Amino acid sequence: MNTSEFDDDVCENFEPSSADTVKQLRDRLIEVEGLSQIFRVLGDETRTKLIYLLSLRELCVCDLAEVLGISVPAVSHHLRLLRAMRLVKCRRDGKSVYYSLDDHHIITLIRQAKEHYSEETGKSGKS
Amino acid sequence: MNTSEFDDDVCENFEPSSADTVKQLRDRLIEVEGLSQIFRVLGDETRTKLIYLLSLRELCVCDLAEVLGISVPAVSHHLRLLRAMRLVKCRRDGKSVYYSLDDHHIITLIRQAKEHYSEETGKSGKS
DNA sequence: ATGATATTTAAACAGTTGCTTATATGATAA
DNA sequence: TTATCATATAAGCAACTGTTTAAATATCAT
Repeated sequence: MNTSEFDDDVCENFEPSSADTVKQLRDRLIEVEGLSQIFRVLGDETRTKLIYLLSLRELCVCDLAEVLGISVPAVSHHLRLLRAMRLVKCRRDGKSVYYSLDDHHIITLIRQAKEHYSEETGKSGKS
Repeated sequence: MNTSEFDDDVCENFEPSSADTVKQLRDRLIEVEGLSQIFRVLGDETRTKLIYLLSLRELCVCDLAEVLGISVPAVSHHLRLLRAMRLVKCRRDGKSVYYSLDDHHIITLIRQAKEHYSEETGKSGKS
């Protein structure tokens, strides 16, 4: 692999090795394959808050709805997704269903993002 | 209008202090406010791959399109977003524009997610 | 200048998402 | 049983997203 410089493009001025380079890069892509699924979960503000709340304490559905200020079905909808992804677990206690965090890696991820990006990206007005 | 103890409250299994508790939890929520914006970027498979590729090496637009197997405008579209978020930077060299990673925190985030979730969430068959 | 190549922008489109309202299910208490 | 509360599911919808095609802009070679 003679990729010492960047001039092995696919564009017009390409080298014979570019096909290989493309293939190599494509192969590397499998390393992040399917990874965005977990990010997509956190890509929704409501779900991030939901997960964060459940990392603080166990809460039932209507409490979550109350805190988040959205309808109970909306919360239930998100919880179903999070449950399907094994991120939260639930237990029934009488009429209420209490949810709690089942996967604590996700909080590590949130904390990590918080360290580097908290508030700044959301506030600096750039679209 | 408030015939009960608290009409702005939650299910009845909640203690009388629930109003405070709700407020407390709401206050904690500001800690993750706006955080999902960064996750939303990574929530798209193409963008995650784009970022990952640029973390490996500098690449021009048509190379990226070639490796990813999508149209050049699609790549350009994503790059504009990533540029606006200061995640990538670009330099012009002749006719080509070469992009590279500008924010390396994002790779830490990807690596973190990779450690805990790589492939498993996408593969494990769950309803 | 003209032509070719690389990138960007614009427009249009299909597909997805997250919400609400309405309804159904589950559980408790009378 | 019936009544009520908590949750789940279904249906509908407005908004958003990622893509492609087409047109515009930029740079270099002739």
